[in-house]
Amino acid sequence: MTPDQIRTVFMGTPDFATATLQGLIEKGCEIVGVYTQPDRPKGRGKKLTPPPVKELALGAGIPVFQPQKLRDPAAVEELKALAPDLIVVVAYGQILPQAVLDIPKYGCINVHASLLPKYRGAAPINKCIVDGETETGVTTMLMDIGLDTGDMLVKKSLAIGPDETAGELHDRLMVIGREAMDETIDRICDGTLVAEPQDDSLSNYAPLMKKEDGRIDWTRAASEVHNQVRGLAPWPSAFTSLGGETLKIAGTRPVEESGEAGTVLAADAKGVLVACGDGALLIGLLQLPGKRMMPAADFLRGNDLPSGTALG
RNA sequence: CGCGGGAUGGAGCAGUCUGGUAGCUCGUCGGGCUCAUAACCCGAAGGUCGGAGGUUCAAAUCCUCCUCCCGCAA
Repeated sequence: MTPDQIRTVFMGTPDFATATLQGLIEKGCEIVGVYTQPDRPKGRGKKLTPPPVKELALGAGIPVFQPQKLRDPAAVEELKALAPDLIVVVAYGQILPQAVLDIPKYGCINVHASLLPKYRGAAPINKCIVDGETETGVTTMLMDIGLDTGDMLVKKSLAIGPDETAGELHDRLMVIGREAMDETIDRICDGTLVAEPQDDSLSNYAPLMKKEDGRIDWTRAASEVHNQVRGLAPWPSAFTSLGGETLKIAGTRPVEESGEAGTVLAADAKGVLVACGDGALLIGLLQLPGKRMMPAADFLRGNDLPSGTALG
């Protein structure tokens, strides 16, 4: 069997999903429809913005479906009418009800950005960096009704750099996610796909990141704050406050210094050194509201930040 | 019409309310001091004040429209 003999429906929404969809297209899969979240008001002007996956699908001439709720019987019927043999899901943003899972004979296969069973849930990329993990990856799985609990199919791993940000890791995982799905489909075609159940006792969850998760607690260890900063970069981004204003920070590096947690120890072209509960953090990039993120050297030309200044 | 901040020599900012020859810190270049220096001293170059109109004797500054950047909220 070849990919063009499998009627495939793709479900995905953000940028991360576009790589896999692009892979399916180039692979020659018979893509009979693309499901993505409805256009949403986005950005400053609350302009109605189509999801990245929608733009890619339309450009490729694939029919796009954007049901408000996939749970609705009408939406299920519409999907059923496409008669998919396989549904590929990547960061779609909606739970697939059992009625949908039952439709394709090869099942619903999901690409998840972690090495399952670890980091099930919405924000695996951010969470694994915040936790200081040194390795992560992607896993394809045969979806079941649970949240990222399906049997595992293909797994690919990679090492996380000590200063790597969530944004950088996202881009790398996006690529191997596509590769994992490519391999998964190859195995469906030649009949060598093996499903391995997850060991629930080893699982943990990465809930959706909230803005408030970015607030820095300077009494924590410098290494932990560093992980938080890069795990939330570039979004939702780590922040503290300076004189009542929100100060976003990035480009950090833990160093061996000590002082009262949350106070500025030094500020020069190398960065702004802030004491933590254990060690200190050298901040290379800072951003005040209305301004752009800028190197510490630039920031200091227009902002006084004397030693002893309290942050947070 | 979601709320709001911003665009001023290479960089970061002040000046805008109360129109009247464009300023600060840093950088750059030249010179000096010094064993030496990212330190210090002296000097210089460099700006259509985001763009287009308008008001005025006179606009960075007041009015209108436009472009771009950003914070909040989603």
